[in-house]
Amino acid sequence: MSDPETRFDSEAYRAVLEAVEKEEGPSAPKKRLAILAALDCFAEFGFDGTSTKMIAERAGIGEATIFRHFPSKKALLLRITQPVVRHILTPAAEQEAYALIERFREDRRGLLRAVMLSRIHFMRLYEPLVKILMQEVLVNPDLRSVVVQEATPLFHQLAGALTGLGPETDLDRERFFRTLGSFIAGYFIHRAVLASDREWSDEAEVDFMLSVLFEGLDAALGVA
Amino acid sequence: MSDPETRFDSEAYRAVLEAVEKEEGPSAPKKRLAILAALDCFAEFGFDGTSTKMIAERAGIGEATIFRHFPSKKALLLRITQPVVRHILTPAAEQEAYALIERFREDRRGLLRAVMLSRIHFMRLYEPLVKILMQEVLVNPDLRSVVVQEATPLFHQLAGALTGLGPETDLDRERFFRTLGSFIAGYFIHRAVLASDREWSDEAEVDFMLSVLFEGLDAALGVA
Amino acid sequence: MSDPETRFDSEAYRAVLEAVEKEEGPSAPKKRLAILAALDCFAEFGFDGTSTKMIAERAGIGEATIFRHFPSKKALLLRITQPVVRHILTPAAEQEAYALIERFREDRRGLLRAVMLSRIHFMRLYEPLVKILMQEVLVNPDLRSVVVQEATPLFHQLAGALTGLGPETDLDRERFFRTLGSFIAGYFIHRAVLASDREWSDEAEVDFMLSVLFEGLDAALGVA
Amino acid sequence: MSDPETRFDSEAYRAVLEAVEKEEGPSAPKKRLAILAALDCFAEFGFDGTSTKMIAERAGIGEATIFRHFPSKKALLLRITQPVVRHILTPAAEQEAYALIERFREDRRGLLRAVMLSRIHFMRLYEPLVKILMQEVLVNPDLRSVVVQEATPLFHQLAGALTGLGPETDLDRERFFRTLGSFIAGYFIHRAVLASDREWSDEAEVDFMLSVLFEGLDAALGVA
DNA sequence: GATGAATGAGGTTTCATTCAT
DNA sequence: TATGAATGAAACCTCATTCAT
Repeated sequence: MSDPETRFDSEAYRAVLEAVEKEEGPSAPKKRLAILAALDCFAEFGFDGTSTKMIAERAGIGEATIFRHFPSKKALLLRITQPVVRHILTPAAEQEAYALIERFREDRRGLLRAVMLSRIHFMRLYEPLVKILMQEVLVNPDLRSVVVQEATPLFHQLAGALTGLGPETDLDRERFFRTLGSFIAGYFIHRAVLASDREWSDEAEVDFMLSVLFEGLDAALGVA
Repeated sequence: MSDPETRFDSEAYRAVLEAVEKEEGPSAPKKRLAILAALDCFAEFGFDGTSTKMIAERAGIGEATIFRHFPSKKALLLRITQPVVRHILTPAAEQEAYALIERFREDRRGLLRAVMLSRIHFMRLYEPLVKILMQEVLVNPDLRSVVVQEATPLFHQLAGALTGLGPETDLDRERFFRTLGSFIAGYFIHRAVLASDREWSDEAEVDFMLSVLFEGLDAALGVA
Repeated sequence: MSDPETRFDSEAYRAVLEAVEKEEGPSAPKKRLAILAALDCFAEFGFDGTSTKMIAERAGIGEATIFRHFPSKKALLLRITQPVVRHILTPAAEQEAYALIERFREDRRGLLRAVMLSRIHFMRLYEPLVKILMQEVLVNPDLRSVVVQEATPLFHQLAGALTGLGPETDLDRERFFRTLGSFIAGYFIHRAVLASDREWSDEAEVDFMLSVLFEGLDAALGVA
Repeated sequence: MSDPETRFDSEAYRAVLEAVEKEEGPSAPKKRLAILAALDCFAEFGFDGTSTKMIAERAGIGEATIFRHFPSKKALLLRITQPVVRHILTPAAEQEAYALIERFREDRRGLLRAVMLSRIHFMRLYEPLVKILMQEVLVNPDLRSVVVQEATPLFHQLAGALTGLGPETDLDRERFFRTLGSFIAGYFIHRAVLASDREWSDEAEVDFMLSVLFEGLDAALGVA
C-alpha cells in the first residue's frame, strides 16, 4: 500500500475529517491517520470485518496509538460516523433545505431537482462513510435509530414544501419520500457497488428520474 | 431462546432450506438446524458479527457439528446463500418471467405489476436471506459477483419484453431497470429495516409506484 | 491417492500385516486396511502428525471403523509396532542368530557379515515401521524401553559369539555394538531418509564396512 | 515446574538463544522465554506432541505472547532450528574446518579426531536442538532439505582434506562420510536417548573409533 | 504523544472418540 | 461389521485492550 500520508488525500476523506474536527477540535496528525484508515477499512470490510491491527497498519501507526485517541473500537466508529450524520446530514441539510425552498418557491420540479442533486452530491462526497452507514444500519440498532431520528425532520420539512397537492395523506407523503429515497439509494448502490467503474452524469440521471416522476415512464423514455 | 425444533418453523426458513436441499440433497436433522440458525444469526448480526458458537447455541447443537457439515464458516454462508441466489433468483425467476411475458403479451403495465409483485413476494419469502445478501454484497466480493452474474440475464430478458417503446438505448434500459430496482430495494429496506413493525398492502404500494411510473407523480398522488 | 485395495500391496506392508496377524489372528478386511493406512501415515507424518481422519481416508474406510477394531489411536500404534518389535525383532532374530552362530562357528567375519545383512534386510523389509520406531523412540518412553528390553538379549547373545578376542570388558562390548548399531542405523537413515531415490548394493556396502572394521580405513579404501 | 527465569540457565539453552539472536537481533525477555520453553518442549515431546499452551506454561507467559513474536507455531520451530542449522552448523563449522585442515596438514588421523570431537561437542552443546532435528528430519521435508543443503558443502570440503589416498571414487567418499556420520549419530543417539544417565569420556570413545577406522577392529579391541 | 510488549477472552477449526443405526 | 452423525475438549490463532517506557 502507498504512503499513508498521501493515501487519503481525496475530497471524500478530507470532508469526513473536517466534519469530525468540527466537533472535536483539531486533532493530532496520527489521530487523523487513524480516522482516515478506519474510515477506509470500515467501508471496505465492514466494522466487524476490520481489526484494529488492520487500521493501524493502513494508517502506518502503532496499534496502541488508536487507543490513545479513542477509548474503544466502537467509539472510533461512532466518533467518525456521528459527526457526519449529525452535523452534516441534519443541520446543514436543513439550512440548505430552507434556502432551496426559498429559492424554488413555486417551482416544485426545480426544488426536487435541487434536493436530489444535493443529496447525490452529499453521497458522493461522503462515499466511504455512506457505505459504512449502509452496512451498519442493517446490523447496529443504535446507529439505525440515530439515522432515522436525524433524517425524519428533514423529510417532513421538505414534505411541506414539495407537496401542496390535492388529496394528500400521511401515507401518500411516506410513499412519496420512500419513492424519492429509493431513487437516491438505488442510484448510489448502483454507482458505488455494482458499477463503480463507470462514469455517469448525475444531472442527466436526475433529469431522467424527474421526467418519470412528473410525466411518467413513456414520456421520460421518449424524452431522455 | 425457544425450542430450536419449532423456532424456525416459518415460511421463510422452510423456503431457504428447500432451496439448499434442492442443491445438496436432504440433510441430517442437525445440519438443517445449523443452516436455519446460521441464517437467523447472519441476518441479525451480520456474518462477521456472528460466531459459530452463537449459531450452535441457537441451533441447540454442538459447535463441532457445524464443521462436520460445512468445511468452514465462510462455506456455510455460501452454501446457504448461493442456492437461493442461483436456483431461486435465476432459473425459477426466468421461467416465471417467460410465463408472465406470455400472459401479459400486450399489457406492459400488467406485466410490470406482476414482476414487481413477484419480486416483492420473493423478498418477503426470503427475508432473512435477503438481509444477509444486502450486508454481504457491500463487503464480500465473491458474493457480489455471484449476485451480479445471476441477476443480469434476468434483467436483460425482461428488458426485451417491457420496452418496445420508441427511441431506446442501452442507457435507457439501464436507467429503467435501475429505477425499477430502486423501487423494489427501497421498498424492502423501508419495510424490513426502518419500519419493520408496520403492515402494508403490497398491492396498494405497487399500484402507487406504477401510477408514478406511467402517469407521473401528480396523477399518482391524485389517484392513490 | 490410488485404490486402497492395491495401494499397500508391497512386501513391506504384507510383512507387517503378517506379524500383526500372527499375534491377533486373521483380521477383517477393513481392519487390515486400517493397519496398513496407519502404518503408512505414521511413517510419513509421525504419530502425533497423523489424525484418525487421515488414516480413515487413506484406508478408504469410515473413521469410526478404526475404533471398532482398536480401542484408541495409541493402541493402534502399539498393536502395529509391538508385534514387529516382539515377535520379529526378538525371537526370530534369536533363532536366526543361533543358526548363524552355528554356521559360522570359526568365521567371525562371515558371522558379522551375515548378521549385518540380515539386519539390513529386516530394516528394508519393515521400512515404514522402522521409520515409526525411530520417531517414537525419541518421544515415547514406553516404546523406548520396549525396544531396549527386546533388543539387548539379542545383542548379548551375539556378543558371546563375535568376541572371543583378548582383553574384553563390558565397555568394549558396548562400544563394539554401538559401532555395529551405528553402522546399520546410519546406513538405514542415509538410505531411507536422505538418499531415498538412489539404489545401492547392500552386499557391497556391508563388505566395505567389514573391510574398515577388520582391516582399517586405508585398507578398505584401497580394496573397495 | 521451577522458576522459568532460572530453568533454562544451562549452556545448551544459552547457545541456541545466542544463535537465534545473532539472526534476529536481541529479543524481548518473554520472547526469549518462549524460545527456550519451545526448545525444551519440542525436544521432549516432539513438535506435534507439543501444544502452544504447554510452551506458554513452561515459559510462564501468556499463550498469546508467543504469537506476538512468531506468526505461527511452525514458524517458531523454524526460527529456532534454522539459525542453529545455518549459522552454527555451516559457517562456523566451515571456518573451523579450514583451521583444522591447516593445523593437521599431514596428520589425517589427528584431523579426523579433531573433527569428530568438535562435532560431538557441538551435539552436546545443542543437545535439545539436535533431538528436535532428529525427529523433524524424519517428518518435515522443509527441514530435511535445509539440513541436507547446509551439511553437504561441509562434507565435501572435509573430504578433500581427509582423503588423498589411492583409488578414491565418489562412491568411496560417500561411504566414508556415511561411516563417519554414522559413528557420530549413533554415538549421540546412544548417549542422549538410550543411555542418557551414564557418563562417558568423549575422548576415549573417539579414540576407540579411530582405532577401528585406522587399524581395524581387532587392533582396536586389543588397544582400547 | 506514541508505541512495543503483553495478555485474557474468545474466535474458528481439528481431534479422538461415542453412539445409533 | 461398518459407518454417518455427533460432540467435548483442546488445538492454533486473533482480537481489543492495557501498560511500561
